[in-house]
Amino acid sequence: MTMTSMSPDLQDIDVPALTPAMALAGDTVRPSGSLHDELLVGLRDYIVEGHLADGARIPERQLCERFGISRTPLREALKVLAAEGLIELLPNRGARVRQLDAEELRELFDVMGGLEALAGRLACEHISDAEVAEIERVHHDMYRFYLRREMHGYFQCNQAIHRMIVEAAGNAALSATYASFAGRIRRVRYSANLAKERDRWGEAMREHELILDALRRRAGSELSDILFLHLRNKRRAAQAETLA
Amino acid sequence: MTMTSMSPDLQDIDVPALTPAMALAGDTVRPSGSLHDELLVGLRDYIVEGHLADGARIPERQLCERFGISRTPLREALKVLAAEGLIELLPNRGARVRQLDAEELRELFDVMGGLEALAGRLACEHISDAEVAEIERVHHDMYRFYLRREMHGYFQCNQAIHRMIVEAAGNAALSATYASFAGRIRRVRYSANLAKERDRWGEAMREHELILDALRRRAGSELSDILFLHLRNKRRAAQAETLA
DNA sequence: GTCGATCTTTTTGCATTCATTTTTTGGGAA
DNA sequence: TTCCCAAAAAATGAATGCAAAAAGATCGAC
Repeated sequence: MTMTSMSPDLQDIDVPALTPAMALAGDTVRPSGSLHDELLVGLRDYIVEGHLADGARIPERQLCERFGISRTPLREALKVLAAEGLIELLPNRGARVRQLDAEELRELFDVMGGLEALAGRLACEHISDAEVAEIERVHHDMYRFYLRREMHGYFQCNQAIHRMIVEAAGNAALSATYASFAGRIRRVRYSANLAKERDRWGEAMREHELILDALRRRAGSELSDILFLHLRNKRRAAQAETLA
Repeated sequence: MTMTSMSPDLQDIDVPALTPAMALAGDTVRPSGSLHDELLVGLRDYIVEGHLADGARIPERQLCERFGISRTPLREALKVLAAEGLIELLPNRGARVRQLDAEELRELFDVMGGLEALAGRLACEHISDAEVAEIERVHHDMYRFYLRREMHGYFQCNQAIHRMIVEAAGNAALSATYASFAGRIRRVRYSANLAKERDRWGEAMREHELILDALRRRAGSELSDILFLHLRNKRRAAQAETLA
């Protein structure tokens, strides 16, 4: 199994899947549920979606007006987001969007890799033939997009596959943790050198062949390795681009 | 590599290591840092240490008096702990210590296994000969405790080894996540059937031989597998006890 | 003109207060 | 006695108020 220079898997770089979603971002509307929870989700999306500049200061007052609430629930939400690692809270100096340097980004990617590796391993224990067939179907769709060089469709399929693997693991704690890390990485905007990525596209596609094959054979340990290296190489490619 | 009925690794069941520590639990003293952060650490330890009954309701007022603060910072801390999964916040019905059923415990153990697997893999990439030698030294200490049937010393060494592996991974995000999950599991009190565990002790010891061997050879993928199964079997033994 | 200090303004951290919901309690009827 | 409903008590969710710290502005010295 040689996979030393795999493609970055463009898709999940841009949309690492499994985010809580449901953006009410900046809207005063709150359909149901407690105010705090709605605010938390809304604020998280607001930040993940990149509405706030990287490293920019976040005045509480401004966000209060933005969301139409008082400071108390906002501050509670900020504390949670800080604990999640999305923002940082400097003592007496307010909140700011957490800036990720290359090293931190490397760490997050590796953890994502570890989580996907775990997901693959667990999926092999539980997944049904029907679920594998479903992934296979999306895989073939993805391949067609690849042949037609339609990146967007390819991205969607790729994302769906990774999401399905995580879901197939049947572990809520894993899904939640994965979603959290995906959100943190999602903020990073890759000034994607598309031409460069296209060169690696073929390798990414071959990688996914390996993934599907291991999944079919329920080879958990092997799939675990593949997925980790998959993410590792994706990170390498992504960082090579941004730093080039 | 057969490791189907490994020992539960008594040690890290009881003390899964890497917790933030620094228990001021219930003391009004706060040496330095912001009040909120100190409170958060103190409250987390207070809960992790098991001072609150499982599933018990947590009246805010009572905790406020306990820590000598008003409800605002306390509620902020509770929101964070809820996000961490340590407690649950029912709308309008307050906080209670999160009760873990067998299924959730299984999930947490599997994620811990995945994180340790990742740690082992990363450690193999970075670890120096000196660090391996250090782990080896503790391993031998542990072996001596095993021969003398001194469980406490064995526990300490075992814990130290796992902690050193995670640290050797050199990934702060991983360490933090690992610590969080360790805290959640740590609350679970195992009515340890020690006699039963002693029977599996030998296998646990042999398991650690495999871990050390893989680490020496920097066999990341292999170590990854061993550590995951190690945790998996530990969980099996632990649950077999509590449910027996 | 630039640098530095002091005063003002803004912002943060926490306590307190208010409204709403839940829980408890007390009384009455079957 | 037991069950049920209403009222009181308590707890939660959120807003406001206040003191302290930081950011910004104004003035003065060099």
